[in-house]
Amino acid sequence: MEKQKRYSIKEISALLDLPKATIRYWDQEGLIAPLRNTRNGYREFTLAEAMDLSNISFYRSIDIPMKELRQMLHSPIGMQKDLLQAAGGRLLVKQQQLKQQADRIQMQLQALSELQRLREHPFGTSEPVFFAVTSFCEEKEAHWKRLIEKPGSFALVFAEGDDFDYQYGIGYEACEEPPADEKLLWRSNKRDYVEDLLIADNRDERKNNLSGRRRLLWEQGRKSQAVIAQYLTSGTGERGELLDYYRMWIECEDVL
Amino acid sequence: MEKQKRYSIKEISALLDLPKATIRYWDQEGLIAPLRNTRNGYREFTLAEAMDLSNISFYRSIDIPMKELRQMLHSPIGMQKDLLQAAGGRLLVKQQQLKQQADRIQMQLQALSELQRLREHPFGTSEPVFFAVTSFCEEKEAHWKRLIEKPGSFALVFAEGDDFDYQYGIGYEACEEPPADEKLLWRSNKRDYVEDLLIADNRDERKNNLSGRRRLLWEQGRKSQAVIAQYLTSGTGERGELLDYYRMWIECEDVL
DNA sequence: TTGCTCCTCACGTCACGTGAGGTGGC
DNA sequence: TTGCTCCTCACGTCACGTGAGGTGGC
Repeated sequence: MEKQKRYSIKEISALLDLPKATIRYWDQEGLIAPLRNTRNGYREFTLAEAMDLSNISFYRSIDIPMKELRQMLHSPIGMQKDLLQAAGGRLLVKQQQLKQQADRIQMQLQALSELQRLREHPFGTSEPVFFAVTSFCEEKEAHWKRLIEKPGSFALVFAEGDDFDYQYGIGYEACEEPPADEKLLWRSNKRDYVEDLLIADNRDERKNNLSGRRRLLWEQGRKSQAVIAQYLTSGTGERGELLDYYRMWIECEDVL
Repeated sequence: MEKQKRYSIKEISALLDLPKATIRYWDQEGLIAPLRNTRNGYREFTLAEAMDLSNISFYRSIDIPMKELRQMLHSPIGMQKDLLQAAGGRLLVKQQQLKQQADRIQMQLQALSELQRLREHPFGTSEPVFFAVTSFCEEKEAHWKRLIEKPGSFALVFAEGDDFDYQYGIGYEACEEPPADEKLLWRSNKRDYVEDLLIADNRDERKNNLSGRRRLLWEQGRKSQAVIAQYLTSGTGERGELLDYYRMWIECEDVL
């Protein structure tokens, strides 16, 4: 006959990689009820109870709340099936989310690289990432959704003359045609573009570094015109103000 | 010049799909600091602040704790990169876990189906899923790991004569050869097997339905011998006791 | 006696959620 | 005045984690 080996909470904790406090909590909440040593009240676990703990640990890892778990453990088989299938469905959703989150992390990292690159190499030449920019419309759910899913589609468009005369826009890349009903702010053309870093106050984009950059270009003999900017990220400035960073393309003409 | 449209907390909550209480909490904890209407103290959000909220929501969704988030938001760019890369690593780990969890859910569902099938169709004939069973050794980390990852590899082996004389085992399937240093309890042979449901008390496997089942077989003219059982699941019986369910294979000989 | 493990109980923590009581503008 | 939104503040919740103070066996 097999001796029924009993395990202490320390052994169980090590073998199943579960904090002792967690095991005690599950006991207190009625998920388990291990036998006690009658002399000192120590919990004594059998192998089967260790398996139960492992099961509970699994169920908790897939976020089945303790309430449901307690119900499940105290009701006949059958309910388990529904809970498991529901949990399986949730896992699928999570898998989708994880994929999207991973994509977005890549996007954010990409934006940070751009920021760094523009800092180190201002006034380069490149084509705008946008193929067209339409006016941001706060009533349009689709615009908000786009901003949330892909912050890099947020654009600012500055007119030629006035650095205060700018508009919020939604950028579309070469592969996508902007919806026909949206007001076009800008469309790619054959101008020369100088790229640079636009830094604007988060509270008020009118406070930005654009006119300074325009002046520098002017001193290099280049007349700047319209500007489109792609949102990169936000961060804190030296005096603690929140700043928004954009990658901007400045339409330029050489002045002879 | 663009009018700086301000959004109420209700609008923001709806547009970004964030509970108002959460937004207020983030404000209280210093993640955001929207301007206030001086008359009534209402929060007023700009579009840029909405983007910030969306960013924070994203960071929280990938479980960056609020403490780090607050630091990040109040420190210059660059720290973001590290946090994002770390978060990316965590996502990869989570992806692995999700995969394993999905597999395990399938295993559990499979076990529940077996349980139901055996209930409805007892005394069928089938080959044991195990190719070999070795003695469970509580000192072996590998055994515990196997139990945790795959509860279905937990086995009971009953000797021919005595239903109290059983041993805990680790089952190996046809594709895997058990490690040479483990004590073999059972190996597949050419006997006839009758499959059935073994129900045992979670606290003491000696309290089980085996002798009753053996008797039924005997009345059908079949002499039962050794028994191997595969753990399926645990559940609560009619009187509230915890029961373990096993799929068992009974070695049989026809008695003429 | 010392060191170790275990116990209970109370309190802390994290990120919110809930609800009471009150204000402001149409 | 009514209805609506907003505010703050206090308390609740969920699943633990932490630490104090005490016991039991070698």
